[in-house]
Amino acid sequence: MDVKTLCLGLLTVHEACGYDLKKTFESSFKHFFPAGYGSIYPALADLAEAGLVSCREIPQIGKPDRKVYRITEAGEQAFIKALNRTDPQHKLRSEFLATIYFADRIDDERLADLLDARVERLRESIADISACMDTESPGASFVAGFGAVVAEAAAKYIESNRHLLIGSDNHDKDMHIKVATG
Amino acid sequence: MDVKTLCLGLLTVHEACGYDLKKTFESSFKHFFPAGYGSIYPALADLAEAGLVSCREIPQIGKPDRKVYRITEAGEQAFIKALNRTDPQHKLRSEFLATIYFADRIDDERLADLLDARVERLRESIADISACMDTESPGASFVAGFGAVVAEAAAKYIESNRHLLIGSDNHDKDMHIKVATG
DNA sequence: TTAGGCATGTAAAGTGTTACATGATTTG
DNA sequence: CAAATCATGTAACACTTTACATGCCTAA
Repeated sequence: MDVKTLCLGLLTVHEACGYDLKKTFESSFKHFFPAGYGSIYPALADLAEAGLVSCREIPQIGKPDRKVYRITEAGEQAFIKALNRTDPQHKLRSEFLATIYFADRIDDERLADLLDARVERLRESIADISACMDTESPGASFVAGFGAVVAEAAAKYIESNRHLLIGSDNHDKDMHIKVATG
Repeated sequence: MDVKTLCLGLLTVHEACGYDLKKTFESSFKHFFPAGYGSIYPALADLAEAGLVSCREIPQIGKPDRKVYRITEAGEQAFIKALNRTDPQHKLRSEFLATIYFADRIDDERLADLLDARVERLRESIADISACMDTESPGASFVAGFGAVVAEAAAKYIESNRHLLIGSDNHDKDMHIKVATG
């Protein structure tokens, strides 16, 4: 499941141009599958070349022609097949956590900034997600809810456990990780 | 913060060979920063070439020479600098969520398998993490706790909300996402 | 008048993944 | 006897990211 397949999936819903798809990625996939123009445009070109989508060019004034892509029958089948490929991955790559792992080498001010910034981002993404829930398909809602719940858990954890990293209690071996349950 | 920097960081703790580092990646970074030999060995070679680590070759019988890497003064400085680079990323790339987004195109059996498999993996990683907690630095414990809490939240969410995707209630607009609080 | 939105793409660089290639020793 | 562990790496491939390149229209 790469950007190409995801574009194909979005085109099963509506026809769209690359610019439109980028907006959909921003609003719906941002928190678990980011993609930029540099991925989307080549993906669309590949899909067209493979015959999985067709392209209709709409002339415009003062702008490049709008290339509207529509999925083909072959594209629908290819997408269903992709959806049934075994073992879809779920990968986190966190420079943030990698950095925090070495917290004892970072001064408190920097550490506080890192944690605050992360919590702020998490709260932002919760707000983003809440704004687009309820309106869409069951799958979209489920995925949005997942993002919100996980982000909330992450934010709470950081807030509840930051004292383990910052301040003079760093070396108190009796302190426990707080695993908030509510 | 790439694999190279992370290797450098691990070498600030102990000297190690590529094989050792791979094991550390497996035990400590697996859930947020996976890396294979194909990343680690070239990273080590690059670090050595840049003078950030030194390498001592220990002859062995029946095995390739063990190349033990040790961080240099320049390496220590480079690592501290890397730790202070602004804005460490935190990126999720989930084919799983992308697939679930299109749940209405997937049959119930397949969907159930996908959700079950994901929950199982999450529980596995919680177990992995629990096994290695408490023993290490505050940073390592914090990061492990983070992983456990987030995985737990994800697993609970999937279990509490799977009914939204599977079964005849799919189209009942009155059903609500359950955001479990305990 | 300035920022943001609309609309397209390419090219190069960076990174990681996967498969390949080797081979003795130890454990079950 | 088979599988896992120890131990090294390379090469090809895939994929994404970032920067570059263009340019009008609209709203604040």
